[in-house]
Amino acid sequence: MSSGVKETFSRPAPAPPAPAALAAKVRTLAPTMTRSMQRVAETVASDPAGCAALTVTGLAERTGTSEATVVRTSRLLGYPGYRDLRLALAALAAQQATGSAPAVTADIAVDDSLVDVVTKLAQEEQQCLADTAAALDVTQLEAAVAALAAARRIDVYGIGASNLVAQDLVQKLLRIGLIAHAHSDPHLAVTNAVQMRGRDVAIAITHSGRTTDVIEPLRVAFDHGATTIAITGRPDGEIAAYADHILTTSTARESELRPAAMSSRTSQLLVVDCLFIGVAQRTYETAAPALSASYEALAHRHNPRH
Amino acid sequence: MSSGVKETFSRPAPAPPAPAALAAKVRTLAPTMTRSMQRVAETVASDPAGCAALTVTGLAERTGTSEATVVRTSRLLGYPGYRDLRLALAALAAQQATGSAPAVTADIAVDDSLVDVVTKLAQEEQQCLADTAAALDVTQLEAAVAALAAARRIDVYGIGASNLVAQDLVQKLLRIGLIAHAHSDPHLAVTNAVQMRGRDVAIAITHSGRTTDVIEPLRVAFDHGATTIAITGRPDGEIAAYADHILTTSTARESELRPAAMSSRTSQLLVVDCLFIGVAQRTYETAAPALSASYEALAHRHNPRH
DNA sequence: ACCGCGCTGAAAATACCTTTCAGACATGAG
DNA sequence: CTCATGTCTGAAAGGTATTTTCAGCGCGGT
Repeated sequence: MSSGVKETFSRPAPAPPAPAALAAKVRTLAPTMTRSMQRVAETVASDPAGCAALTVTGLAERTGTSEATVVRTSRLLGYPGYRDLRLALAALAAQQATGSAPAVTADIAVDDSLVDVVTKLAQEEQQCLADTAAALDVTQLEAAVAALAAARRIDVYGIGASNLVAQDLVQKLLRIGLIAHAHSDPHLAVTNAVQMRGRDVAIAITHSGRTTDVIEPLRVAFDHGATTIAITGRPDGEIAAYADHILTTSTARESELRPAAMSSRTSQLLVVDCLFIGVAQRTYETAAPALSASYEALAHRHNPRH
Repeated sequence: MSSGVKETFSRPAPAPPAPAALAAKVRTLAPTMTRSMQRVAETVASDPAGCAALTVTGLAERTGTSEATVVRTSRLLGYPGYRDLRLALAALAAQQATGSAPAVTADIAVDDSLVDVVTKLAQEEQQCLADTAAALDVTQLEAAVAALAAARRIDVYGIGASNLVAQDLVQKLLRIGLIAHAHSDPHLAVTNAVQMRGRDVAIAITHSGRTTDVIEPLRVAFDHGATTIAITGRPDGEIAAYADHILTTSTARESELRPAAMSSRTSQLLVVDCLFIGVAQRTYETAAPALSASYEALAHRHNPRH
């Protein structure tokens, strides 16, 4: 490849294959180029993405030139051949696509395409997670985890969307061998709260911090001497009065199609997961085998085929 | 290119060549792959930039396999051949370089501090959301949304952690005036599935794609002519046989303290939210007033003080 | 008009990618 | 234990895409 050279007019290779400054390079070198090469360079610079999809032959046709010219142009632009120019083109296109999509999360609108919906939703939730993590008070979390790890029994109150979060937490705690219950019926919740004692822990989950049906049982548990934890978006809300530890969830931007009650879920789940992992760490001796055990047990519920 | 087929085991091309969600795709498809293909996929996912510089032969050597295997892997990942995978790799590398956020999330360990736990968890979930959004097949989503918007009645099957997601979806659909039920009892689910007819929609949620208790009712609904939707992390799983539309959730990196079954939740919820918003958009005339109405109704359950 | 020079694309040569195929290996049945 | 069956795998054959070669052509100078 290196002996029989003829048109391999290798400039002393001063230019390492440029990454993104392609347009600039095209402009710089344009005067050096012959007419057909300019056509190629021009095309390539103006539509990297489109050209990345073409073979030499394709690009030659599109520019009304020949394969040879395309290769020559590639060389001039600093690449060993068209193959490499093409790769660089793909890279460039990707960069442009990424860069040009800051997609400052506008509200999700009624006439958004589904692609937009997916993108926006994912971005909003990511933002929500970042906010929650940043705002979470680790001291409070630490205290809550300690209480849970030492708890004799754990009751979790949540209603509506928050009830699902409560169930999620309970499912997890059960998996590591703790005694936990989720309550959505306010009456039963209160009835149970009356039974709570010193080492027991009660957790209330409410975004608004004003959900009476959830505050009530927490208050009762609090009055009976249990350790109480509130997971809420309003740490100054009424519920704060009855909570030993407060874990604040972040309030995501809401929109008409996605009310606050709905978007608080992500934040609550993150908090709940942190609680769980914290507890699992501190009870590792018993938690680890329990986790494996539940995994094993579940395996039998799967169809073994495949 | 498309006539002489033998090993051209073309799956119905459900996957448009993924752009950036390659790592996620590798994880999703890993179980499907043979050992040597896994080696290739692994290498490619962990060093896109490096691999983009290699030819088939080069990559085959580097992974200690053959060219054939490399091509096979490319196909499985959704590209027509290695050439295209290579282009995608270059694009991916460029994006990563730009994003500059290597953010190599290490596994959550037993002795991590709570601060670390919070940070890592949040990052993992964010990654999971991004992966899911990138890998979601909008065509399938579109079809699923259309079916839901026109449904006479909607049944959702989910067990364990997936049941919470099912409930979440049902709660939301109810809010915009649709008729939806979540089933966790397999017997009742099947009993109900028998009633399903043409315009009805059945949705099964299972991460593994092998949960018999969830597959059964979906199959029954399918056999009775209902439109069926599967939300699963294994689009090639057994459940695929009975699903008209498949929505793929991404498999997050799992660790001992956070098994796959647990971390799939985030991904599932995003998909469910997208479904919901899509349906809400398409039934806006009735959905909007219904949403406000439920908001109003709930306000009365809050303590008015504050 | 004629000459020389370098641009240009068709076609040959090569490199790269894809497909085929037969042997190696695993798996389950008898 | 042995065989039958099916899957995985890489070597090599078969195609494409890229690169190189080379003869023709247009253009400016004399």
